[in-house]
Amino acid sequence: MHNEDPFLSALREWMEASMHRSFHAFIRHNRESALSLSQVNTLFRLYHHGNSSVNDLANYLGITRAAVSQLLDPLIDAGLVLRSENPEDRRMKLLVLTDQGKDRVQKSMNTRHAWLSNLAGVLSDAEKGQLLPAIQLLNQRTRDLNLEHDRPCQTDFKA
Amino acid sequence: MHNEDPFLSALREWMEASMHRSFHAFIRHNRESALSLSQVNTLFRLYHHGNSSVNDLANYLGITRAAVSQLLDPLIDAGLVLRSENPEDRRMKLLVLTDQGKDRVQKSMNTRHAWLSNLAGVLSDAEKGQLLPAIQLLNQRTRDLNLEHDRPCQTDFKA
DNA sequence: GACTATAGTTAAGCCCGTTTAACTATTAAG
DNA sequence: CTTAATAGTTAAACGGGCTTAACTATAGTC
Repeated sequence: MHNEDPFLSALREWMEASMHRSFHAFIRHNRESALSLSQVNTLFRLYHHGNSSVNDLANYLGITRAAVSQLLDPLIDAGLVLRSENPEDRRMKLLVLTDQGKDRVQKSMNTRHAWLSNLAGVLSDAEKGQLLPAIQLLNQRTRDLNLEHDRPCQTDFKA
Repeated sequence: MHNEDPFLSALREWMEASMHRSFHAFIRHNRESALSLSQVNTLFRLYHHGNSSVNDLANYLGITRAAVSQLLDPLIDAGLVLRSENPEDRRMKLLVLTDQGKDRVQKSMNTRHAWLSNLAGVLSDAEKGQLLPAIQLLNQRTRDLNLEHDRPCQTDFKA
């Protein structure tokens, strides 16, 4: 059903292997961070998606607004997130990652991707040169996907 | 500090973007699965790593043996995991994924990777042809990494 | 055989992330 | 202006994942 396309099948294998490796590091790192999974996901969402409302995050995380409101408090106290009013609709809050928050996310990403250095270590310079344009192409097209699909973010759950 | 190597930097960008997409699907899928995060991680560990002991899993997940023993019960009741004695050391249990368990993991993987089909959709056949050998090379070298690093799995935590 | 160490299980209790429900504040509709 | 709808917060209560501690069973050691 899924393996007709050798390209997709190779891509899936790569994704699964890399996810599995990164995920382990992520879980371990998370356990030491004194933040809940939803809190870390919130930081990552704000990092990747940009400013959001409480409702946005609730939809994204699949939990209630009340829960989001509560998990945000410690993040704001810690100076990782800024909570201000949305001037266009003062019912909403505008949640923004602070520089400290961005830093935190980047450190977490580095932990998740530490194993990539090992992978780079077993590749020759020639191979890296061959791989680089391929990965850059993937990155470019993945960025394009963002522009296509990321707009209807307020209505993709519990609509 | 990390961005000296353009190859590594491109690889990191790819990893982060793909992780973020897959992770969201994973969290959502997990919420509906009636399994805890540790239980799902257990299934994935058994899928990728092969048969393990309770102690192995505890080290891998970073929780106590008692916790693992308890989270296994429902998995065994559901027919996803088989628990038998290790004949070489009858103190240990041998935990094995059943066919049903493997199925469950594969379904979960498909959910995580659904967005890859969208990515494949915005790539031309020519581009796919160019990317395929690159991804296959990455897969091959990642598999090699497994052989190097996966052996000392019983002592890599709380040693 | 006695002692110690290791693997796993069980039960009690704790912690904390989430839900529910009630409330305030702002916007939209009649 | 009144009514209804939406966004967010707060506090109480629930539930489940994990730890601790006590126990059983097998393996290694003297």
